[in-house]
Amino acid sequence: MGSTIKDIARLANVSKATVSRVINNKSEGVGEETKQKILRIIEELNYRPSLLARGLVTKRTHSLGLIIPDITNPFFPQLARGAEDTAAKHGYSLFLCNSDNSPEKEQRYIEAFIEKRIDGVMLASSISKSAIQSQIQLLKSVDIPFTLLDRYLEGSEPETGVFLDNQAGAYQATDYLLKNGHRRIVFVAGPLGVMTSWYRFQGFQMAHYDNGVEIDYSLVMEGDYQLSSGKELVERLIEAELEFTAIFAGNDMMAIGALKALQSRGIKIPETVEVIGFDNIELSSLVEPALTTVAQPTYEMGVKGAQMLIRVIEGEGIPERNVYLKPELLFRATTRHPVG
Amino acid sequence: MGSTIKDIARLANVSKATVSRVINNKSEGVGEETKQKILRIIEELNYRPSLLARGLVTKRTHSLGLIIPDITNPFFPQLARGAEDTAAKHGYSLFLCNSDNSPEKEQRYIEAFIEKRIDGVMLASSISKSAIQSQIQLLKSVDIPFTLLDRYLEGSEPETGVFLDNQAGAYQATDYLLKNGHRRIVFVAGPLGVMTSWYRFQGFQMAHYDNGVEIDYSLVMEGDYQLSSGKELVERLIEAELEFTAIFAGNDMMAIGALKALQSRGIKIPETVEVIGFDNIELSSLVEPALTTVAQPTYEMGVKGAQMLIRVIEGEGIPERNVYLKPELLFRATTRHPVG
DNA sequence: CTGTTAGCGCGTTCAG
DNA sequence: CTGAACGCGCTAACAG
Repeated sequence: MGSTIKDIARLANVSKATVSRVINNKSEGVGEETKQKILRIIEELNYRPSLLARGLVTKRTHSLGLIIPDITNPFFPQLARGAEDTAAKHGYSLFLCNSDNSPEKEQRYIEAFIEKRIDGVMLASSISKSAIQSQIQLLKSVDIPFTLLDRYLEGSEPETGVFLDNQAGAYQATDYLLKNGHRRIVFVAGPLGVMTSWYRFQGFQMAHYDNGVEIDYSLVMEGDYQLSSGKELVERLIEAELEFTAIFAGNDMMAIGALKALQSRGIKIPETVEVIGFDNIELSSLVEPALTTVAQPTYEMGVKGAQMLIRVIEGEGIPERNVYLKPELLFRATTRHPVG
Repeated sequence: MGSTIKDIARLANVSKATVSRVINNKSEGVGEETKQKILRIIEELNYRPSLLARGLVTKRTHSLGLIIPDITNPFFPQLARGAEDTAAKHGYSLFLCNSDNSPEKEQRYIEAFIEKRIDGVMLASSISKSAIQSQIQLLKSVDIPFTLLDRYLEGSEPETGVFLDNQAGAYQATDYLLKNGHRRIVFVAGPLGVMTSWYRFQGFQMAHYDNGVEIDYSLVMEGDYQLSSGKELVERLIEAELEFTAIFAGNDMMAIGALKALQSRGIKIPETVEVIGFDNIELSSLVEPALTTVAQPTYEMGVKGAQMLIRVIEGEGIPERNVYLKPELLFRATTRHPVG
């Protein structure tokens, strides 16, 4: 315990340099027998090189950072899992940080990352555009590579990242509903400040436009991605006696909330109203009736993000700075059959 | 970018030692004006001390490790969140590792931890007793403090950790059922190799003993904590035409599986059979009918575990080596009223 | 109140 | 094929 390269050098009657060579497999240039002797002593002393000391000279810590809003939100564990798995596969460890969407917390985490000299950061947080921009600037100023996950930044130059084509996903869902005859579709949006929900809204609108259907904006409401908001908004709609025959929600949690609201009024799903969610969290398949939803390849998103990050860290070029993953409309029991 | 303590020392016309003093708030002993000057230069250069270099001398990295089986399992995000929150509060970052219950992976993670010289480890994994023992030994050999989370180790000397009193939880649930008149209670156990599920089984038995009721062991079955196993086991029971009036499951997922099996046969819950789960994952309150369950203070378990770990790291004594958290029977819609 | 010196544990020239 | 010397960025005595 606590043995250093110097200890094992002394015991092997060689210099630290030689030991360092065999540790790093630069053993071409080290006699086979001395090498074996060194290896044996390393084994005996249970010696582990200090990545701290090594990092001080190599400038590499083999640590990555991942910032997400909240691991408790069923979407992010999948993402984190994908990132962690591929990080581990490449010999990196992952610092996980929950920011609660607080720009201040994110800022502090990033500063900690910088002081720890980690090799790269994955950002899956920040609802505030200005916040993420200042974070990006900070990261750039200290030359730490980073990758955006899920939440993109519109307008400014494109940073490297992996995203879902949210607009396409919302378009598919809405288009299905429209083609199936619905004319009054409720849209329960996520917080419109978050780019992802904004794009989902865009897809909703675009599908209406392409199908030549007018949107009744009294059916469009902004929720907060929580189950309760979906429930309350739909209840309010029912009380206001607004007519509608379908609901498209900005995420699964709100869709499930909508389901509950509908069921508590005895409204039949999907006979009377069809419901579609977004995300495909595990819960969506367990709920009754099982929720039709726009599925994201969440795990893969984490994988891709980590891969990109590691590639830039290791100096291999990346094929493309922005990867857009394709969502897929997953039919279950809250919708009737696709037409045709 | 990349400025060091030497740079700012030179610019301030002082020695590195002085700079170090103000950085570490040992400024009692530094002139107010030199202090201000140094602070200003630090600000201008956007200087951040390297925790790598600092750690090399202080032997502290302010990093902790957390090993869990799978962040995708709804129980662990809560735990991780509690641990991360309190780690952050105390100025530590958290390495998160998913082991998939693989002792080999755990071993590798711990070796990485050692090389990174992290300050402490939280272990919430390892179904294998021999695996966890060798991990503990490894950690001890390099003098890294650790804390056991959730999964305990029976027999050997008690390591410091925070656990749930699983036996008490199972006892409460079973006792309620028994006191409410049930005589044929199904027990869907988790994998009996995992100590936690073993203790839940103990509680189940103990309650029967205390109530003077014989257990029909054909109603006791071992599942794997997955929803599907709960479903299949109960289906098999029904097909075998065994009589029972209540089901107690080793966790919520299996309880929900049992619910599905019952509902698909048109069996009324809780009128015909009462069902109780264990864990209180979020899903258990969203399912229909909402599941009565033995609630664990999961988040708090993460908090407590991190607190204990940090206390031993920082050399403050810990009041008790083993903390047992109390479960609580949470009545919802899959049970009738408690008697009395 | 401040500077000098000496490492922490390692990788990396450059000689030999 | 191997060793000596230096430096990574910082803290910690010990002097002054």
